[in-house]
Amino acid sequence: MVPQDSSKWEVLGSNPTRNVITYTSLIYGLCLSSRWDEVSKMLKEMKDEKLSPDVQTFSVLVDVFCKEDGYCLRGEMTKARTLFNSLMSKGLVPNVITYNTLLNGYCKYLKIEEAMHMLHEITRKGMKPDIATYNTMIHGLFRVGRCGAARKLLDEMLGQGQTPDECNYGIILDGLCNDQQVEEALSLFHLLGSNKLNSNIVVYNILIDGLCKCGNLDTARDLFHNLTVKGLHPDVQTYSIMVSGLCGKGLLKEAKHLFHKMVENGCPPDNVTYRVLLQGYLKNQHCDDVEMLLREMEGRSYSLDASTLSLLIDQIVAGSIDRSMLKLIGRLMPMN
DNA sequence: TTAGGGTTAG
Repeated sequence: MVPQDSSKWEVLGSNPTRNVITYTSLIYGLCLSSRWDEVSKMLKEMKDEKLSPDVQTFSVLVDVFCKEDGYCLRGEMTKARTLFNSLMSKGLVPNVITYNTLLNGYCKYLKIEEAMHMLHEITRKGMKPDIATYNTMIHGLFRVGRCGAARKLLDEMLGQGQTPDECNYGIILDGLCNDQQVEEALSLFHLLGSNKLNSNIVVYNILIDGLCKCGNLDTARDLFHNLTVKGLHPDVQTYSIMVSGLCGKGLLKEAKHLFHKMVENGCPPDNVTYRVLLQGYLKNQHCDDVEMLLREMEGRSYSLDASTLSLLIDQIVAGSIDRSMLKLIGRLMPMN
């Protein structure tokens, strides 16, 4: 934790532990709480004390700049890239973590060619990409629809002796599902059987969602019921996925039943579950329960998103929902 | 006692 008033740390002035490590730790903490002015102050202080930032200090800043680039500069990544280059010009050698940080920024903003370039550079510099490098890149490739390249990289990863971890497995399953290869994802899941990788709720969520989206609700339901048999507990996302899948098939009664079961099962619906059920009702012109749901949402300080709002307006225009509900809807508008 | 990473609902 960084204290609210960093001047309290002046005590370090007479402390021999004021070194690159303590500065980097502080800068990291300040970055996490977006206290940029103090970050600049720390960097200046380091300079005054003739302490040079090391690779880790730079990695923290590259990460921060990647995120800032995404928010403020439409993911151009110019600031992060410039900083990365300046690191090298200072004679510091970026390591795999530094590369991964920049690669992650590129992937996040779908600059896949640049990300690939980073991957090649890691190898060219004689370093070994780690599981994070592969996970980041494979996910990026799937996201831009280059599924063949993603699978090729997975093979390369396995060839390098890297063992797939839970996240890697999730990325592959999700990538296959999004590429209309749910059957293949399911085969892989069955192939692994009782492997530890299959005892993760996220894996189930990915597959159940993929099955619902391709219309195979029966298999989704089977997987959902098998969760409990395996001793796993559905989480709020599992329920939301199922509610959404049931609504998509017009099975509103079953969706409503599951929705109510959530509280009973110790996993109360969240904002998203409410929105999913509401959308299901609205899309199926089932408006009886809409007001009650909206009131419950208000009671929980939940809010409406743009697409649910738009469906509500449609039903008001169509006359299926009374205009008097507009006041309630207004109170459910997000505050920011 | 310094850094990165990555999977799921709307």
